[in-house]
Amino acid sequence: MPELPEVETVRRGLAPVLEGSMLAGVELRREGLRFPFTPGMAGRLAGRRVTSLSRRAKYLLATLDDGSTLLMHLGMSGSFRVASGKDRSATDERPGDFHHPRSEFARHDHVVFHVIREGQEDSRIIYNDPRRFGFMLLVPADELGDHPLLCGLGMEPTGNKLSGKALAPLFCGRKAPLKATLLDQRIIAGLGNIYVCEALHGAGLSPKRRTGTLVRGDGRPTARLDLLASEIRTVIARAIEAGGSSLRDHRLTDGSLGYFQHSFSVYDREGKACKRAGCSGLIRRIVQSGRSTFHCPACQR
DNA sequence: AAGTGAACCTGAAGGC
DNA sequence: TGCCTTCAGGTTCACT
Repeated sequence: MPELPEVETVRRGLAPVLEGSMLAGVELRREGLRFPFTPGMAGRLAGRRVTSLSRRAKYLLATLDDGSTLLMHLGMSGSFRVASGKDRSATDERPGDFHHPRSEFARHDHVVFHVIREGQEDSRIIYNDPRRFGFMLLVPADELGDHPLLCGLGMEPTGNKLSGKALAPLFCGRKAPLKATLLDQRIIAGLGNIYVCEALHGAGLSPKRRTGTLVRGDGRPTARLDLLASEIRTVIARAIEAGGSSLRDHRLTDGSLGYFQHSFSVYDREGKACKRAGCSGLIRRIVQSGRSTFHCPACQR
């Protein structure tokens, strides 16, 4: 599920449960996900209080009261759900596990956080990830600042940092197609395949266009680069407001669905009519560096 | 430097 | 019904 808006939606769902709470225990139900879990991770988490839950790009960071940080990534198929700690069955919200009908857990439930909070009912936060491209690493306080997964990340597309002026020096001279540049987490951190396609369509820019053509000879941004920056911010903000996009069976932490997928202009709309006012083009799917790009050849130049 | 393809892994969907 | 292929929101690495 996870581009930035989906991760931010997860953060907002988990924060009320996690922040200020104590991790009574953590169950690791396999050796690791994309990477092996940090050695001794479950034991080092037990008894810790979560100070805050934040997000950087597509990463979730749970800061603990000893200064260490649980760094989490959802990969392609990771999701969290919150369950009452009282009931024994983790499958309550996901019935139909035919393979292990007596199991307490659903298939691909890999990590369970047991959370206690004064004055409130105990709860559990369950991480499920069929493809296991996600990961969790426990990072000591003194290693977070220059952690290799975080230190190379580019600017966030939220807030007011992202502008044509900020992008111009990063885009200047680049020959790569815009699609590749926008997916590069070292430039802008948090964009993924869906929102790159959407932002390029919003700005009327071809995904195949060479990046450097959006910067003027004197190094200043063109009007089209200003527009692209604005479209990126808008599409990300709107998607966060909508609770992200729920493709396939992905759900929010409370089991509900995001609904931004209903607002897609191009993503997964191959062969359908372009939604731009006055444009009669049809959305096409092409492949760029192995990934689907959806665009309107008529109005994206 | 830039671009592609493969790898990691499972499941859903479509064609026959 | 089953078998096969293709595709999927991410990231990294090897190769041309």
